[in-house]
Amino acid sequence: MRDRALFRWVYQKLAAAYGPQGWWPVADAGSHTATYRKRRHLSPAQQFEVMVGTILTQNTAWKNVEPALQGLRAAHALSVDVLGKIPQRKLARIIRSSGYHNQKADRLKRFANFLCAHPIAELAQLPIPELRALLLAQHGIGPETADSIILYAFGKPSFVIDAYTKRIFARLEGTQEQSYDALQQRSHAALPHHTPRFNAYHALLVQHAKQHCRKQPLCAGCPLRSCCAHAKRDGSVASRR
DNA sequence: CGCCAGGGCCTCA
DNA sequence: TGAGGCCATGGC
Repeated sequence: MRDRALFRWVYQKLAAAYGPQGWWPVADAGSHTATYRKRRHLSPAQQFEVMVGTILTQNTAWKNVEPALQGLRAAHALSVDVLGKIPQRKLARIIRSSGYHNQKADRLKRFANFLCAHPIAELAQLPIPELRALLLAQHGIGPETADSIILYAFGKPSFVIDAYTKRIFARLEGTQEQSYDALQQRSHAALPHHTPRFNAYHALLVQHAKQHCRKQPLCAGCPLRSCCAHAKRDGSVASRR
């Protein structure tokens, strides 16, 4: 199957199986609870919160990120200015539940300083390639975090590849996992560059990886099974799992 | 208990 | 370029 057909077929199947996901939780203004309701437009404070969340959730379950974000909110530290000035030790304590808290405290402070020099409103003017390169130049911002920031904070179409995405397509095609850049290029060539579509697609892939395409796959009832090389390779084994 | 999360950096071939 | 070690807490 050509890439264009493959990527669209996967999206259709996942959308039909899992429905709307409402991706990237953002706190409502004046509220202390993050919700998954979709938003067309984010305030600068909400954009910043999303960016902080992308760093806090690096190799970490979102469940562990929530208390860290709440702690930052309670400490009134969820702003560029405060985050830039707060002592790193103190910051690390607040975000402890998110894991790697010393590393992440360092990354957050570096990132806050970066935003001090390059305000969000200024970054928002940049074309995606320039914005992405600038983000990637920051210590602690890798490809997935950069693309998550571009897509979920800035609302610009940059397809997010994560470990789930690599695993799902490797199993589908019966190949080794592709590099981040290779898989993203295929995605960009195969799909319309539409922010809500990229947003929904990534969310669906995450959901699918949790429901079926786990490390130990649960192929029974998998919505992609009819086209999956893994399920075909050893049907008897796969069907039992 | 063990496993592993919505990664990224560094080092070493 | 790619594999391997490291960072760390908490849910299941």
